[in-house]
Amino acid sequence: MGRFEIKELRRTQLIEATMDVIAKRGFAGITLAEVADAAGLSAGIVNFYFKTKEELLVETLRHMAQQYQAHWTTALGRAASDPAARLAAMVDADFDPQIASRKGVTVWYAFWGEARWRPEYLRVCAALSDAFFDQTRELCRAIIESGGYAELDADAVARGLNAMIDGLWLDLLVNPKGLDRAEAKRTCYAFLARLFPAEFAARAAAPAPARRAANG
Amino acid sequence: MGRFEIKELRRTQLIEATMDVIAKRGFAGITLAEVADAAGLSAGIVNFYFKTKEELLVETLRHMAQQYQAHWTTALGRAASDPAARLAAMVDADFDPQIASRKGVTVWYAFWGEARWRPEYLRVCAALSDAFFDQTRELCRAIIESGGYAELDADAVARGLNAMIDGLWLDLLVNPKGLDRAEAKRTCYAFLARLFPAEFAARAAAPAPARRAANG
Amino acid sequence: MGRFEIKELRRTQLIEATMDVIAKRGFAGITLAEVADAAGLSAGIVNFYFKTKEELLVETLRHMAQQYQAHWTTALGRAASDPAARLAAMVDADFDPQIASRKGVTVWYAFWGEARWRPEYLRVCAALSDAFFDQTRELCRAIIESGGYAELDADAVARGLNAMIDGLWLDLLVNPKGLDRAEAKRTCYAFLARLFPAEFAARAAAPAPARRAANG
Amino acid sequence: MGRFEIKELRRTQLIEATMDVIAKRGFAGITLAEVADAAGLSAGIVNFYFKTKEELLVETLRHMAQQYQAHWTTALGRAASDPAARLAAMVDADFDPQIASRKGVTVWYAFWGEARWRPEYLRVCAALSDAFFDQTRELCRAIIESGGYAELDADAVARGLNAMIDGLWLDLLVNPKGLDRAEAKRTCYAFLARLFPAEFAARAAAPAPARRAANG
DNA sequence: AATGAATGAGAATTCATTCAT
DNA sequence: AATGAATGAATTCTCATTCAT
Repeated sequence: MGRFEIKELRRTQLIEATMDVIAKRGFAGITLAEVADAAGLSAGIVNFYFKTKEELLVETLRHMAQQYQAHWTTALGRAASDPAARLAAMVDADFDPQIASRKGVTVWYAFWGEARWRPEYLRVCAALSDAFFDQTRELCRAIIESGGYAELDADAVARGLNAMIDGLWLDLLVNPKGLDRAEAKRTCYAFLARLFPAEFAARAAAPAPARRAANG
Repeated sequence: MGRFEIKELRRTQLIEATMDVIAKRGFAGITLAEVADAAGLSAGIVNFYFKTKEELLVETLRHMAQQYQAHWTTALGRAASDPAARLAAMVDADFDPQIASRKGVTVWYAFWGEARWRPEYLRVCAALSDAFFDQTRELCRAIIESGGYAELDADAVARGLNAMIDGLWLDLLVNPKGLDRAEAKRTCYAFLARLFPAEFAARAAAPAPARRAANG
Repeated sequence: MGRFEIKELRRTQLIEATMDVIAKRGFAGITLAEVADAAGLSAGIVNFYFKTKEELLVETLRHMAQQYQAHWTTALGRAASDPAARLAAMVDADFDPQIASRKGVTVWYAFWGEARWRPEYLRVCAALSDAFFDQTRELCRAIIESGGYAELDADAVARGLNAMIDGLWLDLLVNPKGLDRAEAKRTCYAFLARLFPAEFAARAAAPAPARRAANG
Repeated sequence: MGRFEIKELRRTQLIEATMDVIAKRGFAGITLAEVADAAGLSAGIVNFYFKTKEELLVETLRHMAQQYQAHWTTALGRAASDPAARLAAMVDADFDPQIASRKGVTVWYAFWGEARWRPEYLRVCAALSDAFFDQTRELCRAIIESGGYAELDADAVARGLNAMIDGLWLDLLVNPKGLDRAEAKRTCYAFLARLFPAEFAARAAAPAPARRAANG
């Protein structure tokens, strides 16, 4: 294994340890010592691969953003070509256990909570949410056009959908007992079914899937 | 001024200073020294009125929760008696500049970000969001009944609305340039107008009010 | 009640509270707040009656020294006039439950432990132990003379006795389960009986008294 | 030098610095900053090697207890085999300038003064005094048996001797001018000579050695 | 005489960061 | 590349002391 590969390996190892530690201790509670420990490495190592703690955190956030975007991109790649199916795929991707796991939601909210004071976090978060917004807006636009919903404004619809998704994540965070991912998804579908009945009525009416085992 | 009043005054003074300092430095960046300084008091005072930093933070959160709830309760008190007007009043209250100010949104998200690891935060947040949910669900139920929307499920509608509101707050936080409170409100109304056209179509169509001066 | 009496009353009240607090928390753990609380008074009071914390502690030590000396003086006042009886009275006084109570021993050792660095403590302790030493030496001298123990040195005997008493107090402190006051007293009598058989054999042989209820 | 050696070295360095600082400032006056400084190390180091200040203090006490026990064990190793010589060796060891130095006595009393409130101190002190007691009692028993002192109780004799030694230490502490180690030792020998004349008369009568230079 | 709010200095502890090995 | 000892700044918390009421 070459130098570069080792370097990348270690960085990833540390980034993943960072997510674990945030999930375990909270954003305010992370220490580099614990990150190193979680990665099975020694104390001084973090400052070797990341100049500062802050850099490690930013890279962790970037890593999560990439994962998130890759996840929905992959989902779109597998989806049928009609815009409604693609929009549904994006909603599904967002509430996929890999992404909206307890840990995932937790860590995302940890970063959002701090984003206001760390311009770089804000940039990463904004870029990601813009990308998601652009993608969903485009699909909404396509549905509006093809479905004859001229009275709807793609921008407003997409904004509403995006907000609802984020707010449902907060629900998952704050009321872990009260709401599960399946229900969250149904809430989105119900919303879409009201806007685009022809395209989403069937999806919204789909029987609730058997409850999955909790993830994360 | 009696002893009791002084004590209450100081506590409030410190709680407000805490909100200011969180807004200024972020949750991870608060120090008791800066809180005391912001309150114009001396360093040791915080531990005199609040046993620990954590207690100060919890009390600050409780204070915010009370303010928030009082705010919408007042709004309901002023609202007309028909459920749609009351629901609109709750949405308006939520995006009122006093509540959804830059500072307010910031501080709320700071607490949400940490809530996962601080059971007491979680309890306070959950109680508040439950209260809001119950109130809005009851109004949705009334609209559904009186408006003949039997096909709608009050629970799901309320859940969607609540999530959308929370998600719009995140938008206000992350995209301060991209979205203002008026637009956020319009997004909610558009959603409600799709669900309850008779009750909300007019409200959603209302011309955007002249842009208010930014608050917070 | 005149000013002076109130002043004296409060001082005594605070001194006694101080002993209680030392007994409860240890020397290193006393705070003026807790002393005031134990005295049923308010926080600022101690610095009103005693300029500094240190002054309170010195006065407490002086108070204990006076009590201690008064106690054995009273005992001597009640004792028969022969020197052996008087010496026995001093030993008895020293292990009287009023003096060598758990609390008493504890607090005395607390002061001894700190004495090295507080010249005033050292002076008070030295004065007290000198007085006890002088008194016991004089009695030893009288016994030696009247009993025909010319080969004994009053100084050495008294020094040994004094040391033994202090060391037995340490035993009471360190091994509260292992030794009680009665046994400590018997140890002293056994020592004296070896030195002054005629005077102390009977006393040393006295049946152990029924075990008293623990005090302090 | 290996890692382990460095660690041990530092711990010892800090423990010795702690004894110095206690001797200099008193138990109530130690600060970790001063300990670190006395050890020639930086402020944070103490909490690196000892989790808390309390742990440092306990380890210091344990260290002293080990030294003390090692000292008398060595002395016994060098002593002749008859019990009286061995008992004399223990007394000598106890008043050896290495042990009963000004600093040594001071620090021991500092710990005894606090022992009542720190269960671990009490345990260490009790274990040590038990070991000394057991050892001396066994020797007394042997002397009683071989010397025909059937009327004596080894337990009581040993208890008396132990107490006397501890009390003489207090004398050394409180009356540094009044008593030196040689005199303290003679006081013990005088006591033993009364109990075991055949074995100790000569030792007690030995001319006082020329006064040594003060140590510690 | 008494209260108790307020001050501010000081201490333990934590931890990011550095650096010799 | 990796380790982990060492540093030292920063932070919370404690408390003696002061002082207005």
